[in-house]
Amino acid sequence: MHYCTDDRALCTYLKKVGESSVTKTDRRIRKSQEAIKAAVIELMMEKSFDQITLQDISDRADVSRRTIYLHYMDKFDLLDKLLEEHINELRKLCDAAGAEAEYEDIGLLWFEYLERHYGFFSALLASKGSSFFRNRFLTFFLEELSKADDLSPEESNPELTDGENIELQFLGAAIVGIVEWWFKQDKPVPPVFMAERVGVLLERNLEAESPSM
Amino acid sequence: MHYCTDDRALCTYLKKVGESSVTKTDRRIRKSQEAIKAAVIELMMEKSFDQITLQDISDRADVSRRTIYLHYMDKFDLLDKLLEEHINELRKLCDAAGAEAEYEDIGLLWFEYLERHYGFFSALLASKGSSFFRNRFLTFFLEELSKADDLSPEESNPELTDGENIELQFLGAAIVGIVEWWFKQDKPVPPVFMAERVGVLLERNLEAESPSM
DNA sequence: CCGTTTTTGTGCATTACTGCACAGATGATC
DNA sequence: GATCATCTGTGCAGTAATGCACAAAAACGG
Repeated sequence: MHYCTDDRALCTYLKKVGESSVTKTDRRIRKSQEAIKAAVIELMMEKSFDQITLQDISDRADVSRRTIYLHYMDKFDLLDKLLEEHINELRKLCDAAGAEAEYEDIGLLWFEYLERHYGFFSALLASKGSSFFRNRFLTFFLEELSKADDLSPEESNPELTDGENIELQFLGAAIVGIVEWWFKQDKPVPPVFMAERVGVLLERNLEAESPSM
Repeated sequence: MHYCTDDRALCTYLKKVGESSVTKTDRRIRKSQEAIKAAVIELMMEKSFDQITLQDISDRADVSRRTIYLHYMDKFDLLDKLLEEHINELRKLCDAAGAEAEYEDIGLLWFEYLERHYGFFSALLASKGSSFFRNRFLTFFLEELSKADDLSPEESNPELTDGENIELQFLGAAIVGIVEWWFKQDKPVPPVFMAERVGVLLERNLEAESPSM
């Protein structure tokens, strides 16, 4: 050990310079959030989301209950952000598959992902706020459909006709419904089977000439 | 969400009350220290302790380098505390075995523990400060020997005769040496074998009438 | 329905951690 | 042995996390 007694303190004079592009988040924030999220997911494997208390989460995450409120409005906000993250993950997966992927391939990605996070998603659909979450899924599937489908192949859907809109909503609801069924039945068939059948169904409905055209 | 706008702030008036017996350590301290220690142990599996830098540790532990200095004087202090913890662990194990345990049983505890933390201990003995660590081990074994042996069965060694002291040092050095040999040879025999042989040797030397008596 | 526990959302003072700068030490390479 | 890179130990200002208290709300149990 040596003794450093000089007293220079001019290190904060450009404090605002690096604020330009990537303000790296404080590692404390990252760690807290990760711990909290991991705790929630763990707990959701064990009991329904509705009966998870914030105290449970803070205990499991080894984080002060107060800390949770620093990052999330309440339990639902937390769950919401968690779901949003999953949706993003799913979107990234789909994007990575590329535009030339078959419906079956995309579907396989969906079902495999859902299976991988079975505990989380099934707890979601069993919770009181399930309708909210179902809606969020619907939104996602609608996005994906209108992004990759043949309803608007020339331009990224600048404007949908009523007919196209109906088709989209129809298929979106169908997908959400079939996912829900799959979960409720405790995954009676493997993802690859689901993907194949749903792929066929989507293809039949989307490859066909749009009736409104 | 509800809105709580009242302004009571009289919660710190007995701030010094709970200081009596168990001042629970801040969870941040515990977490930082655990992360740091785990990181060191991980790194010691990968490279010699001498070429582990504090930056390595802070990266692996996901903790600011500055934080490490809040808890430890320097790298050696850190290693020292880590070793101390292992020694305590070992001591607890021995105590739990009870006074009626055979040398072979105690020895088995030693060798099993050493094997379980092979990476850590062998890295220790390969490091530059190995002589320091060897000495620390010697101290521990001497303690254990004079605690459980037959040199002073009536009272917890109030005073050792020269002859007893020689025996103690002799056997302590022997144990440290044999452990070192075991590590250097990459554990050619299992702990149970080591324990049996060392047990026999200790018994032969300790059960016999002390020559100085 | 009412009393009792539990849980929630918040205020606040205090503490631990962080990131960065920097000088001096150490060490490698030419 | 000079140059350059890396590592160490420290100061400091700013920020996140903590623990506790407490009131209001919700859940529970008779």
